[in-house]
Amino acid sequence: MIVKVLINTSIPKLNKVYDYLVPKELEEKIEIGKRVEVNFGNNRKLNEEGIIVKIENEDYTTNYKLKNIIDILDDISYINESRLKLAKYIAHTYFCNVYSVLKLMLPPGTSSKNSKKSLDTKKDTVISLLKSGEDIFQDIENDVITSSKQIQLLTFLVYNDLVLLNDVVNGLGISRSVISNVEKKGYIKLDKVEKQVDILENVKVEKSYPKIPTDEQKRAIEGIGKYIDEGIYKECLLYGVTGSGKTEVYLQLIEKVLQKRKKAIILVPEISLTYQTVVRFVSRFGNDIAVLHSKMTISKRKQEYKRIKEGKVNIVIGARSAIFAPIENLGIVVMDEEHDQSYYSATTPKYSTKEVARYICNQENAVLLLASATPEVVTYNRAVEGKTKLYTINNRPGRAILPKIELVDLKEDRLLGNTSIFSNKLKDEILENIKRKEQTMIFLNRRGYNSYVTCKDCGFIFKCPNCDVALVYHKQNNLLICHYCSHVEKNIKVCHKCGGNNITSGTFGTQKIEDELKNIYPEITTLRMDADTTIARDSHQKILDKFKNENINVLIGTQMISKGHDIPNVTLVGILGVDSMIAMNDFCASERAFSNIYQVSRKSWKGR
DNA sequence: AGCACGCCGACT
DNA sequence: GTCGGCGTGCTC
Repeated sequence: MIVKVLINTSIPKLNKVYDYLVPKELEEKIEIGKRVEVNFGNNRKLNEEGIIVKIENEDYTTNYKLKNIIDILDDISYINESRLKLAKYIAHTYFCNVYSVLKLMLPPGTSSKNSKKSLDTKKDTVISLLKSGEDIFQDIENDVITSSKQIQLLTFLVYNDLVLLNDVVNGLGISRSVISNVEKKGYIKLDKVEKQVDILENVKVEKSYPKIPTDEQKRAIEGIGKYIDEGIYKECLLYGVTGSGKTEVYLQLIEKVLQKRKKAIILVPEISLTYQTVVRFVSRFGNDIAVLHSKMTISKRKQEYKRIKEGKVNIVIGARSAIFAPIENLGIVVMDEEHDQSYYSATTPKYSTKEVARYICNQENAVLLLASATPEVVTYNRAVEGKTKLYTINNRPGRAILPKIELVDLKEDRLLGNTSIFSNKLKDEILENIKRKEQTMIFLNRRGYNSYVTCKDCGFIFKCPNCDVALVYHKQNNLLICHYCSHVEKNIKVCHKCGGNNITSGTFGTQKIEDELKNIYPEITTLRMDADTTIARDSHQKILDKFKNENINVLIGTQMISKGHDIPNVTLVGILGVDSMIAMNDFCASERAFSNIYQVSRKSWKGR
């Protein structure tokens, strides 16, 4: 028996198919998509991993002396011929090798060289508190604990459960020695646990039932439902404002798909941020769902892959890589928040989840449902051109008027001598809001901020003359460089436009904003939500809950404050650094800026 | 990549 | 003769 094997190697030239002989005793286990161990190369001792891509019907002789397959590494095959075709398509469109795409379709942690390593690291150390939060704050107050690092650690632990040692060391920058000191003092204990973060395990999920749809929802459900009935490939865009009940539409459509004995994939931007959505699906469909996300353990994900492959679940929900789940008989793929950037993979293979989903749906004759309040311009244009069927939901049930948006020009404030990050207008409004006991959110776009250079006097942003994107400041050689065309400018000290010398490449993070806000209003209560404060699982939700329940005046955060549940008492949203969002070194910057501003502004209930 | 092979100059 | 440096070609 002869099989064709694709070799796993980083050398593109060798990334092709080779013939191998199958020894009699392995013949039974041969199946397309299984990984095999083979010897490859002239007199090479090291064996390589490969994937069987074709089984030859008849033996034949070649000019080559065929080698034998050494071993078969998988019991189950996760890759069939249509998956191979998909992998070829992706490799071709996104310029990467086929094997790296196939790896996405295999259960995680299956790469041969790392598999042994990953087994060793499957234990995690969890830090848990031995004393109550009140006791600890008491001790901090009474100077029992004085070291700032120790205070930082303990406060973090009070507000977060299930904190991993690695996260504290890497994320908070607290060293092992600080932790062991606190451990010696008897505040905390360290436990080795199986790496296991099942985000749904600690959630009490109540069964929920379909709601009666509004007219607009009904139109979408019936319209898209027709394509499901017909079992044809169709791309649909569900364009509905925030809170208009898009999720209910998918839930009912999925029900329809299940009735047809077909299956569904639901893609969400980042599970840890869209946890609410996941819970809604679980509450409607129970354990018919497999959840896939990066914070799960490898073994847990392998289990889920197996369940999916064996057809034990009908719904897969997960972040972008879930599109590669080994699901068969697909009826619908839903992309929630389709404009979200995390649908573009940043590492090789770099793929657009939407394009992949389109290909898969086409292959499987399934419906592709894209949903967003701020769809990508490209997606919307497809709807205009008729390539995508558009369904709109305009009214948000039980919601007050949309917020009023006001644009403040900081240049004018500068002339009045206001050098702060906050405009006078925003400062006043925050104060008004505190007086009214209403809450405020401050949104800051930090991505790409440190690299962009601007004139503080006139707001001029240094841009590339060829590409019209913001130039990136390189500290090492003091140059401004365009990351698109490599145009270079010396880091100029004088503004091109107004001749002023007040040029900054100023960074301001959420921390600095919090400090400045406390300078202006010392009695204010604030909370911060960004990558530093949300390392622990579920901490997004915890911060939002705290903000809501304790009626904190101001919540400061990056993109992530725009996700999650709404808080009715928020009546003011401040968006800082809008021009940096537009000037980012990305040709989609203005589109992204709009989408961000829109999403964040909808967090304000009745106010501005 | 990693290895063999072969050509060619330098040197015992 | 023969050792080794380097360019070239191959991997089922």
